[in-house]
Amino acid sequence: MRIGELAAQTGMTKDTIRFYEKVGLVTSRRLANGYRDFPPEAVTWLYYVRTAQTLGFSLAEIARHGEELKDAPDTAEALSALFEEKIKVIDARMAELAALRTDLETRVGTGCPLRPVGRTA
Amino acid sequence: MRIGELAAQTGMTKDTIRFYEKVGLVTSRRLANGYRDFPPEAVTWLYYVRTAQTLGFSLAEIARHGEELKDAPDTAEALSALFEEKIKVIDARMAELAALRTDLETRVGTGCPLRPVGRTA
DNA sequence: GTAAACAGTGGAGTACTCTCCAAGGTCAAG
DNA sequence: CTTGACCTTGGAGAGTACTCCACTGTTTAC
Repeated sequence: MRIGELAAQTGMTKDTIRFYEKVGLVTSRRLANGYRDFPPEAVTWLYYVRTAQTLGFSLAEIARHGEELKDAPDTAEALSALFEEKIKVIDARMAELAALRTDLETRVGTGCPLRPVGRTA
Repeated sequence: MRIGELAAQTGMTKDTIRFYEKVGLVTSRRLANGYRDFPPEAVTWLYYVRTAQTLGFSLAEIARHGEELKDAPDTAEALSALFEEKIKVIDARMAELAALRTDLETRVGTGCPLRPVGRTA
């Protein structure tokens, strides 16, 4: 798939995709004429990138995820370990959010939200 | 409270706090000698800033939140609304994380992590 | 009165993540 | 064989969020 189609399917601009390629976030082979040729999985991968990004991962981190996935031998074990690691990260993020949520909830209805919970002065 | 103490209590650097003041994220009055004097609520407010930031709000947006809070009469209503809004953001993020987690979990043990779940080709 | 610890300013620099040219090559249709 | 849609590269510019620096002033302690 050429860059235009990938852009259309992911909602990203061509420039963004080229930039992502430059920082190692996606890879492509080249056609005889020099055009980039992306595999169909690139669409899924770029969606994953977007998701990971909104979860607070930097492009560098996401690129590293991709590398790890590529480097891992095709043993289910290695991949499982990798995913479980990511799931841990996710769980940690979720715990963080849960704590924030509790904190905010505690403050809802208090008249003094910009002060620590439990202190009125 | 002077900037050094505020920095110590929030874990931010003085430079960051000065930067935040420049962009309207915190305000201070000045002592006779020109030193900034922050109210004690600044501590809580800066924690709030951090929180909102981890939720994906830009400093500009957070500053706007602050403005709204200042403008709003001291009704607990307006404040509760703001927090509830943020809780919604948190819930959305958590749902996203949960989805990603499930997705990853589903892929654990598969040999094809960069392709859509359920597709092997 | 001098040193140390604090404060101030202005401005430069950095890292990240794009975003937008300009100048040019490729290809299919008419 | 020209037009238009597509692609290429390199590099400049932009927005966000800091971070650091040099130089200077203030306060506190000895």
